[in-house]
Amino acid sequence: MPDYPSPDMADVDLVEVMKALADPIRLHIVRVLADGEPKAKSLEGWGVDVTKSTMAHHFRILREAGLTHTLIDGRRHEIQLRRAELDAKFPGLIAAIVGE
Amino acid sequence: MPDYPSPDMADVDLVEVMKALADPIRLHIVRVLADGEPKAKSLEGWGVDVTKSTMAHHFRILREAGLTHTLIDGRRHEIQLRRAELDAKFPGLIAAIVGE
DNA sequence: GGGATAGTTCGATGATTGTCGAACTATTTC
DNA sequence: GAAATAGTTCGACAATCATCGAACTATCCC
Repeated sequence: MPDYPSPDMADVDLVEVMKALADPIRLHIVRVLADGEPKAKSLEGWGVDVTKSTMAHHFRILREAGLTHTLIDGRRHEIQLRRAELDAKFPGLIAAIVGE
Repeated sequence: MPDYPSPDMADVDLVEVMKALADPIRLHIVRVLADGEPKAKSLEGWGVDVTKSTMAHHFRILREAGLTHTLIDGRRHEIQLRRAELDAKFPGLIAAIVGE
């Protein structure tokens, strides 16, 4: 059983968050996740034309920066924006980049 | 008379803005400029320990991303955050990263 | 167990980035 | 005009990054 740890929100750094958001694919992912509901990582539905390994890379960057959690259900993974925690730590940030 | 053009706000791209903000020195500069008042580029006062050429590089990135204007007064340059325009185009973004 | 499916990790590659010192441009002052 | 001042531009360098294909791990299903 693999483990995909997200950092404590107390350790999340705004510069790292900004780096994670400074990429068109990751910004798109965050927008799709903006409602805070978990979404499957499976390729169909993201609408970006990159390989599985590239998507895995972007998911990892988002998670390690503290933006997302990974939920494991068998061989299916879901990704979830840590919306409430992020809103508490950086008020208005997600809303601003999502465009409300 | 050198010219330091800033892009039209209509052409400013959020991904480029995020890239510009995804650096500790540039984030610091933007925070210092947050009130929208122009500040001298001269090294004293920024409180960052890098060379003049590195600062010139960061000022250029901020300007080309559309975040700042450069004001020229003789051999003195001032830099100004385009606060009102940015607030209109990306509501809440500057406030969020400045930590209002 | 064997095959299929979902996703990660590894190594490589080319592009971009932050930094510096040196040279350069423009302006002010003597 | 010469010297000093403020800032930019130009290589160069090391580090980081986005991307890919191949190999790998883990799970589900027959």
